[in-house]
Amino acid sequence: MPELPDVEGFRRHAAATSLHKQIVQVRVSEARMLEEISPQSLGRKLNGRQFERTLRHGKYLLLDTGDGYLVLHFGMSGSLQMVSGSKLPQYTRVEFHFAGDGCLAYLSRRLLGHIFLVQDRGELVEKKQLGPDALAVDAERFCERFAEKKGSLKTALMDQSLIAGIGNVYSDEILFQLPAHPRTDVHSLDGKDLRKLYNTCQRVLKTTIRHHANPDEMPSGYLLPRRNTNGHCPRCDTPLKKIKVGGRTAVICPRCQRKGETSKKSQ
DNA sequence: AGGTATGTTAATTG
DNA sequence: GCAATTAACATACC
Repeated sequence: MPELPDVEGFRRHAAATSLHKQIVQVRVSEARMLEEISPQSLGRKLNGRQFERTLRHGKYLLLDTGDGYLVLHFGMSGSLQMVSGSKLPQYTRVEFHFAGDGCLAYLSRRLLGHIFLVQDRGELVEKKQLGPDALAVDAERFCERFAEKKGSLKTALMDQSLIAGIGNVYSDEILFQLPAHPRTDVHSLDGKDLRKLYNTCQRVLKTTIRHHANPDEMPSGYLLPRRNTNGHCPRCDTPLKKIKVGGRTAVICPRCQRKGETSKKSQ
């Protein structure tokens, strides 16, 4: 489930397991995962080097190679796993083997992610047209950017060029916590609403990261664990409802998130 | 068996 | 010309 909190988990995993080890082999079993680089060139680039630190921008993970960054994107079904020994997890597509033992495995069930190289973060931001990272952005810039945006609030939250990192699942959680209807017109929000939106984004992202982006570990007031189960609202027990917003499925509590109401109503 | 799935992007439509 | 919608990508699951 690779949105910002998931990718942050991958980043921490990589930082804890894969730094300062000499890369001795890169195995690419699915060249389709590589963007604008061949398996051979990637191997030449990385062999003998080591990952020196990790960064994250939105849903992208960057591994510093000492000369530019390896960038990983996880699509809808990707993940990252340090493995030792020879048994690789299912859907392993690219392996970064380290001297001694161990390899960092990039998995992707549906092959929708990408791996590529950039010289710096700015190049990534430019290449993929990304807004500021949703966790790193400050309140002022966040509100400025949303104030110029039109359309539905859910679509805006998921717009990577506005703010990078939030996708379908976490936008639902943020809207539920606000609470606001996903089709709320961004234009209808005043400065106070935007400030509250910012605070809610920060709180939801930080909280879900703390709980390892794992729905089973999340606080009882969260929508996310009930999102797939035809569950009931954790606040009022009304059955949750699916609606289409901007082509994506949004899950809402039809009672707590009524259209036309903004967050100011409920305290 | 058809519809849907956590994402991005190119193509199409308005 | 731009923003909004749709299709495509590829695979698994209900």
